Amino acid sequence: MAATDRPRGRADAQRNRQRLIDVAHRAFTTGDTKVSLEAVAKEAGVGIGTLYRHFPTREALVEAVYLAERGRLCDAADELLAQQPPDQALRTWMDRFADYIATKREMADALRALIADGTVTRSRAREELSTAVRHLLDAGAAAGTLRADVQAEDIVAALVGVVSVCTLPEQREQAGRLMDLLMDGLRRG
Amino acid sequence: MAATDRPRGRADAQRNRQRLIDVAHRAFTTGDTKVSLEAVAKEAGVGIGTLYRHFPTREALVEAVYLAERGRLCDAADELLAQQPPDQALRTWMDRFADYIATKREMADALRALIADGTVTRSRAREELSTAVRHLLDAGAAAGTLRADVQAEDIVAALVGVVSVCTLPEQREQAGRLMDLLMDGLRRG
DNA sequence: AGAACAACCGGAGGCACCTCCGGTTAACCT
DNA sequence: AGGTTAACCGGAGGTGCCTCCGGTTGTTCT
Repeated sequence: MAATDRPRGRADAQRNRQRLIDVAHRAFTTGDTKVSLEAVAKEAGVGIGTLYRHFPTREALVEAVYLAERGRLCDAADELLAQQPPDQALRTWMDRFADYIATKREMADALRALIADGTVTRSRAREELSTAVRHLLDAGAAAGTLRADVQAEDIVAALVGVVSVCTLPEQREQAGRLMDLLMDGLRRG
Repeated sequence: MAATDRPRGRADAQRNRQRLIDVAHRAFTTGDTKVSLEAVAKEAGVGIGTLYRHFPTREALVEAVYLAERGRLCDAADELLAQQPPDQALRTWMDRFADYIATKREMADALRALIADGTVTRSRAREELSTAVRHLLDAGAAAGTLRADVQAEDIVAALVGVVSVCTLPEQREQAGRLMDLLMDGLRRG
C-alpha cells in the first residue's frame, strides 16, 4: 500500500504541466501580440509534443492558466448577491466579466471557440460561468425583478459574443451599452 | 484619347481578380472545412502572391466574394419596412441576417475580425449593414415602437456577436432567443 | 511599330500550427 | 535490487499563412 494516495501520474509529467502553465501565464499577460505555443514550450524547457499532450488545444491551455482567476470571478456572483438587489448584481457582474476578459484576449478567443465549436465540450469554464449566471438569474426571478424564462447558458453566450466583438479598450463603452441593452431585455415589466 | 475610358488597370489583373473571386465563392460555399487560400490561388491558376496583392487579408477576399449577396440583404431592410411595422421588420431582418451568415462561416469570421480589429477599417460591409439597420431603427423611432437612443453600429455589433457564438445549425435556436432578447431591450415601454 | 516603364506575376522562404511515433524513463512489482 | 511496462518525451515533418522581390508583360507614348 503506497503512502501517497494515487500520485496521479509521473512526477516529471506533473512538473512539466505546471511549468507550462506558469510560462504561459507570464507570456499571455506580458505579451502584447499573439503568443507562439512553440515559444512557450521552448521556454518551459519541453518539446512541442509535450505541450500538446498536456493541452490538446490552445483553449485547454488557456483554460488551465486562468482556472484560479475564473474561480474568483464566479465566486463574486454570490458575493454581489449578498450586497445588491439581484438585477443590479447581475449588471455589476457583467462588468466584472468584461474586466476579467479585458486584459486577456486569449481568454475571449478561447471562450468563443468553446461555445461556437459546440461539440460536447462540457468545458469547465462554460459550466462555472453558467452556474454563476444562474444564481443571479434565479435570485432576480425570485425577487420578481428579472424574467424567469431565460436560460443562463444564453446569457453566457451573449456575454461572450459581446466581448468577442468589443475587444479593444476603446470599444469598452460599446460593450457597456450592449450589456445595458441586454439588461433591459432581462428586466420584468 | 482612348476609346475605353480609364481601363482601371491591366486586363490580366482584372481577369485574375475575377477568377479568384469566382473560385473562392465556389470553395467557400462548397467546402465544409476551412478553405486554404493557397488552394484557391492554385485553382485560379495564379501564384499565392497574386492573391495577396489583390486581397491583402482573408477578410478582403471574403468581402469581395459576398458583395452582391450582402447588397441584397441590405436592400431587404427597406423592402421589409414597406410591408411590416418597423419593429417587426427589424426582427425579421435579424433572421435574414442570421440566415445569410448561416451557410457562410467565413463571413461570420470576417465580420467579427472587421469589428473587433477596430482599426480605421471603414469596411464597406460594416458601412452597408449599419445603414440598413439605421433605416429600421429610425422608422421604429418615428413610429414610437422602438427606442430612439440606440446606435445602429451597436446593433450590428450585437448581431455579429450573436452569429459568432452561434455558428452551428443546432445553435440556431439559441441565436433566435438572443435576438428576441435584444428586441425586448429595443422596444419602447 | 518600337521603346520605356509602371504594374503585375509568382514562388521561395520564414514562421507557426499540430500530428505522429520511436526512444526513454519513472513507477510499480517480485 | 532488478525487471517490466505503461506513460511520457521531444522533434521531425506536412500544411497553411503571409511577405518580399527579381523577372515579366501589358500599356502608353512618340
